[in-house]
Amino acid sequence: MAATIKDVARETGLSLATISKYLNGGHVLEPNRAAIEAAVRRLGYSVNRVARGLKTRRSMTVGVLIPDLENVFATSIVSSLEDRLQRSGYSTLVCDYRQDPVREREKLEFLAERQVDGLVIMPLAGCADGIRRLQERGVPVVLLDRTVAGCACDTVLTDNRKAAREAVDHLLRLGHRRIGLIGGPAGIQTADERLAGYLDAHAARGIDADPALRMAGAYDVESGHRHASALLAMEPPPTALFVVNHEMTLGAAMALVERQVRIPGDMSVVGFDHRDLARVMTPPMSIVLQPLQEIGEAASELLLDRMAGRRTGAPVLLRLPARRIPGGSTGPPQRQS
Amino acid sequence: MAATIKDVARETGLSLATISKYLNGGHVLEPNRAAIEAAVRRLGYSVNRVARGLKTRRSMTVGVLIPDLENVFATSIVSSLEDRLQRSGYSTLVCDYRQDPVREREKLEFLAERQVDGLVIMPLAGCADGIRRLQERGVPVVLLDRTVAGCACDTVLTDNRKAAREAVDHLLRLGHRRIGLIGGPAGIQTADERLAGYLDAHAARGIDADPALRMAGAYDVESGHRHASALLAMEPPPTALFVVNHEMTLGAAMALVERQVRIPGDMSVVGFDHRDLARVMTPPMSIVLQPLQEIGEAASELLLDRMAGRRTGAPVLLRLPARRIPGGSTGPPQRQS
DNA sequence: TTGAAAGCGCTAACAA
DNA sequence: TTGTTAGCGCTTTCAA
Repeated sequence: MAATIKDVARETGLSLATISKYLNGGHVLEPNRAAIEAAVRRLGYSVNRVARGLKTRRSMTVGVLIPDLENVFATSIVSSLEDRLQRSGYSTLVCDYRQDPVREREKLEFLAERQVDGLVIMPLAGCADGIRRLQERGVPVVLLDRTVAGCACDTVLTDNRKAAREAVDHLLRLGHRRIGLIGGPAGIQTADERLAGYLDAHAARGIDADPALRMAGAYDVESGHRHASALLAMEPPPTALFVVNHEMTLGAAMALVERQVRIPGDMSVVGFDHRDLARVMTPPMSIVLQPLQEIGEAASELLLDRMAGRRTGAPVLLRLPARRIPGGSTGPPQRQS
Repeated sequence: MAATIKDVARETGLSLATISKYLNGGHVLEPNRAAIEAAVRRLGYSVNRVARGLKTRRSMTVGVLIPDLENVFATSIVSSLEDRLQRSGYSTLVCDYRQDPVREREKLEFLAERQVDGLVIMPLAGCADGIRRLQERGVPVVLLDRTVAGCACDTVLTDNRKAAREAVDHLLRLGHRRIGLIGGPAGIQTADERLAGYLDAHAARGIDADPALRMAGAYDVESGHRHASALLAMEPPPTALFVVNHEMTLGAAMALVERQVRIPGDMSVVGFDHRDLARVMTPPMSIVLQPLQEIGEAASELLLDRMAGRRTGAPVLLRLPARRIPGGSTGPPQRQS
């Protein structure tokens, strides 16, 4: 159906090799150039990358595997990845695995069969084997957001512990002493690190953190809402809240709204990732923003370097700093101070 | 580097054809089966889909092109698409074009070069040529969310006009007579349709819609916030609000929160798409939900039918009904009734 | 600068 | 059931 390089050869009377060479930036005599251009246009020829990839053994494609296409955190990074990779001529093959380890393995296999030249993955678990198989084939792999036990890969993530420590320290500095934590599921690396940061901040100031104020959420809107409600119902309630991901921050914000809690008048809140909330609430809620764009860029650079053979040797681990947009935080309400 | 079917042939002493046949579900003698399995395992062989695609002239890949990877509306549909397509053995090649017509064209060309067997696109504009070129090659195309002038493709979208009409009629039935509209940009099909539905509802009841209550937003959080604020500041303010997309609904909700407007006590609100807000506010805000999953499924079915040649003939246009989750809407505040 | 020819990994007649 | 062979569209020596 579609025109091939053969058709162009026939139309122009030139050989396959000449057409191919010209198409790949080689030089041909001016009249030939014109003839090729004309034939390409007339035939509506466009290169078949599948065939090219078979021959060159490079697909010029990078596989990108994320937990969920509906996860803005993930897709924002993908967006930045794609941007950078495209500038170097690579395309991205984006897959999600719906938080499902079985699917994760399947997709990994699929990407391998598609002959990706590199892989960027935000891993769940149990994909160590699949990753190693790719690496054995010489396909460089970059991990995002989390590490994988038993996998020696370049890794790019947010310095979660430091981000959490600074966020909580900010609240402590304002005078808060009862800071509710809406954390993530125990055992999940990002959640553990953010919890550690919360504890670090308290420890650094010699303040006892009341364990009753620490909630382990499920990283979804509902648990943010539920745990915030529970914290608000405590007697006495905390004077501040630290919420550690995008979805739970929205949930918590809504719980506060329902109860007509004024931020930061009645309660200071530091959320996570939800830039929209920061933009929209007045005074703005303080939000820790992970460096999504930078993560994508760093991962791309690492991968491009590895694919080009410019970088060899031991895997690197990049912990990028988060930043916090200030919000209108104040100290605890008068009755507390 | 990676093992090929040749290696398996050598290891087993069988021919390429036998291996290939077995790998594609053919029958071989039991001892041969065992030998192949063993060799595959030992070599870590996995099929090279690039090569297979070249031979079969089918990539078993569907291109998916959306305006933005960070657009939850789009990625939710993609998620459902992928789910369905995968069950039929197809993989999806997801691209976004960042709301950029140039990029849109480039990605379309890219997908064509990748030999996709079908395309699902949420189009922006000016892609009619690219789409036609694919169709000429025999690649079926399904449009999402919007139609494209000059393109005869199957199309799946929400019945926006009806959804808007019903949402607004609901408010009118409750007794509201001044209903603020936070609409989308004029000229954008979905925005125009939703505006038309708003007007329909008024017309059907013979009620004059005050043009001052109609705002044209930019489909982003900020404009939802700004226009909601402006409407609230009017004298007299509307008693109800209809907001027509995901981002603006969040913006409007936040504006209401800031001003301590109680929903639906002081103001009834019907939003759009933002399921999270519905789940999280109490009483829940009424939200029009587009049938994301159904859109994805319908688009997949159409595409699969076309790709399999099971469906031929004129393109179909599917307008799927939205549904509205109720919220706690009431009539206008007492002073108004 | 151009062309002939081989071959990337795989599948699909066709023959045995 | 198995094997032989040709060739998908392209790139890339190597020779002309």
